[in-house]
Amino acid sequence: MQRELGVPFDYGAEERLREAGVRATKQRRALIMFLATTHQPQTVQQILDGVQPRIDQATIYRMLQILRDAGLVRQIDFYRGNLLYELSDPMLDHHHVVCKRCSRVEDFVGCDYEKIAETALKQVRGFAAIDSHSFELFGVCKECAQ
Amino acid sequence: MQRELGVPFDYGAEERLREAGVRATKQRRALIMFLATTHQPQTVQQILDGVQPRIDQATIYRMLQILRDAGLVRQIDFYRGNLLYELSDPMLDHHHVVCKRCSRVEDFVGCDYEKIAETALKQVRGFAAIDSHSFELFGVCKECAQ
DNA sequence: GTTCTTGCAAAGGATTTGCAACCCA
DNA sequence: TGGGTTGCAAATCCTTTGCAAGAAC
Repeated sequence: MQRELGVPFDYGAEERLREAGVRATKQRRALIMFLATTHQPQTVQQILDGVQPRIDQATIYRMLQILRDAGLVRQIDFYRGNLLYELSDPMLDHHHVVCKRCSRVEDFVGCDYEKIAETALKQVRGFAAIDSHSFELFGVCKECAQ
Repeated sequence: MQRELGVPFDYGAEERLREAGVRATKQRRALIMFLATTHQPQTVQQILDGVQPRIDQATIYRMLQILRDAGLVRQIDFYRGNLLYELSDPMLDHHHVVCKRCSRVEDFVGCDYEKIAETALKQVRGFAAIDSHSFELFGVCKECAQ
């Protein structure tokens, strides 16, 4: 992959935005670049503190809403009070393992939820279809376990 | 099951509280009775509106925290902005199917998450153990599907 | 040029906290 | 009785909204 001198690498932000059919503003590119460089899902506060250049909080909330609807960003929740956001990866639908002590997150793939959904559909009387799911694992990371 | 005349059936609230090692106050018994009679997980607002006699909101938040720590109440989240609370059933670890349109909830059992947790543990480098999980299914109920 | 987006400031909600009175063990 | 709990009121925190200025297409 090549990049022109003086042009900051933007992690395909512009392209992602165009493909999703939303305007590629400076702020949106900055947000996507930020989320692409952090390797942990981020809170709104972390985004606020970390994005360069600074973006207004109202804008961040509005962007997250729009980019979520557009399928570019995924919202996750570890029951810690704050929602987290990460870039969604359409190729690989991953889930998370969360350390209950330090909140460190690692990803994993291979939640074969269709089987469970099938089981569930047989049990519940009132449902026509199931089309999405959330699944998170909680435990203790090696560092915290010492 | 028998109940004495004049003594309102309390759904074992007193006993549950004692077993969990927390004080059995009037408010806590009322909360447990309320959650035992509703068959859908409740928001704080619903609890506030529904509990008899009335309980202060600060007290409700404090109780939910304490009863959660004590293992009597479970907090769940369907990404709709508000957390929900239900009595936890130590015998039967169930999960939920949620209608994305009307928010109706049904329970199901048989998420055999151990297998997935095992898969996950092999993939993630930094985790020592996994001991809990969250799992929710989202779909459309029959009524809303018509 | 028109429409969508942003920043600012203020509003709105949800949740938490300090403290005195109260209740359970 | 004594420490845990509650109710009230106020504070705090998170999120949303109105609107005028600015940026994208």
